Amino acid sequence: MTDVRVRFAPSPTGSLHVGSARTALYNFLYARHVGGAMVLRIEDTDLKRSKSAHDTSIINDLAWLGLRADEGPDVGGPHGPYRQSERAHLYEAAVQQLLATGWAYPCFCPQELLEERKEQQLAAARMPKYDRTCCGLSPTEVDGRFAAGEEAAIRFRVPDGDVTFADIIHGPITFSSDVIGDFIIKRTDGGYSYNFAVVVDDAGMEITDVIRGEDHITNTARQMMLFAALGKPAPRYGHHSLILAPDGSKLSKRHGATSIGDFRSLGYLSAAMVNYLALLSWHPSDEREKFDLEELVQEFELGRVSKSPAIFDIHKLNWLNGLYLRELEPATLYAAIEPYLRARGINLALVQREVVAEAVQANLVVLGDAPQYAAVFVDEVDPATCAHAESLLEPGADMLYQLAREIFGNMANEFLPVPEARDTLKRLVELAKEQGLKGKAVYHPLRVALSGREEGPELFYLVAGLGKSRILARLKAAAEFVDRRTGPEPKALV
RNA sequence: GCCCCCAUCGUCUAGUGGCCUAGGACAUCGCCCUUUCAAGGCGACGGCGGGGAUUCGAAUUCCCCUGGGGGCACCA
Repeated sequence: MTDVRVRFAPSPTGSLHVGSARTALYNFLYARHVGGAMVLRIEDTDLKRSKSAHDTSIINDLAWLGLRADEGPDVGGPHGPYRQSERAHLYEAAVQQLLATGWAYPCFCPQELLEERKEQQLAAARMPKYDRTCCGLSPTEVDGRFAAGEEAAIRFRVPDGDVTFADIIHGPITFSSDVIGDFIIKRTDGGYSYNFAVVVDDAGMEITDVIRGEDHITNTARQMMLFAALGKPAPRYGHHSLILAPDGSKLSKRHGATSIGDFRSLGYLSAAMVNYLALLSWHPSDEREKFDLEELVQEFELGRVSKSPAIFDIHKLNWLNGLYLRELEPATLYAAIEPYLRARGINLALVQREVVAEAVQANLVVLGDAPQYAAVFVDEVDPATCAHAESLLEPGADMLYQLAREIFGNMANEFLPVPEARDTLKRLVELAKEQGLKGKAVYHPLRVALSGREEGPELFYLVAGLGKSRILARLKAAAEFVDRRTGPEPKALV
């Protein structure tokens, strides 16, 4: 056990993005690895963009990934509340403290003026920075303007000097405070700014380590100044790289799936997702690639997290997903693909389910692929009119279908268990071979007759999963097709 | 424009001055297995962005350039 406390602090502006998911994962792994705790904090300071529906979807996505926070809005804890929208009193107290200690001051500058000045600075090729117009206002002047009904925001007075911190991932990083203007901590509308709320919360929740994306790296300087002004110890910081799209740009909706929800509904398994996200910039000390959550907790170290940005490559995720998919027991696999089958109108008989699951297993990249492979077990198939009908005409096929109809006609039940299906098929093949047919002349026409396709699961799966009546019907259609084409009446001479 | 971060195969990465003729994985290609498709096995292709400096010796250290990313809000 250690006193390490980390937090994952998403703002509920949508469902969990893969980038945020990875941040959550790294926080979770880091905390668990050292026996610390993770808190979930919802940063809904911007009520306009926040929806409560989103925070439940984020909690669901985290749960799906297996990342349970030790404290949070759903599970409670001693440092709540865990939604920023419910913590206004704490922020206000901190604002009053900074005002009282001279670290903050009211600013009456109207927004339009601020923007104008910013544009001027930009035009003059300087870093935009508040010019401290209101910094030197006397108390009486301030009181006077408030009395006159003027509204003010509250700014933090940033101290001179450099701010340096030892980033856990990057090493030492230094900012000169003169690139940082006095920033707002409380808006005119009464809301509290992000950088400020975060500090009050991290302090209040006794966070020891902040693990977040590189996009926050410049916030760190401001936040550390705030900690110092508030008289609180700053946490350690670690900034991991961002996830980029294959073209090197920021990952966005136009690149396809980007949220955990997207991947989940496409049929990726959470185990694969977690494994992939971990590997995206972390690397174990050996060359293993496959890790479950527990193993990750065991092995994960921030020191082995890469500093460079990582491109999201669907291929590796696909590979991992296939790996996990192929490990599933037939019953589990069936349960996982069932919703996808149902959505495509594929309803399998109880006895078919595990057979079909097993039959399609090796072909799946994602669960959503299941219907296209399972369709052959339920679709109406007429071998005579399928695209590969010509393959039914293999020499000796008429005899083959005859043989097959006899053998399958003797099936005691509609469905045969896989081992028996395998035996029955073997018997058929042997008989056909006795009649002089080569293996290929058996398997190929038989496959087309049974499925109307030239590729698909092993034949014995077809025999087991199709059921007696479909098998017989398709064989009959195939036999009739052969008769029609090679029957007594001579082929058209054309 | 200014500030910060980053830079090894197409992609994720190993590598912390000699163990590197740069290792692994994904992708791609080939072969094998399979009388189908997959899956699986084996193999091939493929990389230290450029220039200086330090050193007996640099992928590894330093500087410059270039490239990429992030930030510069009364957004989070």
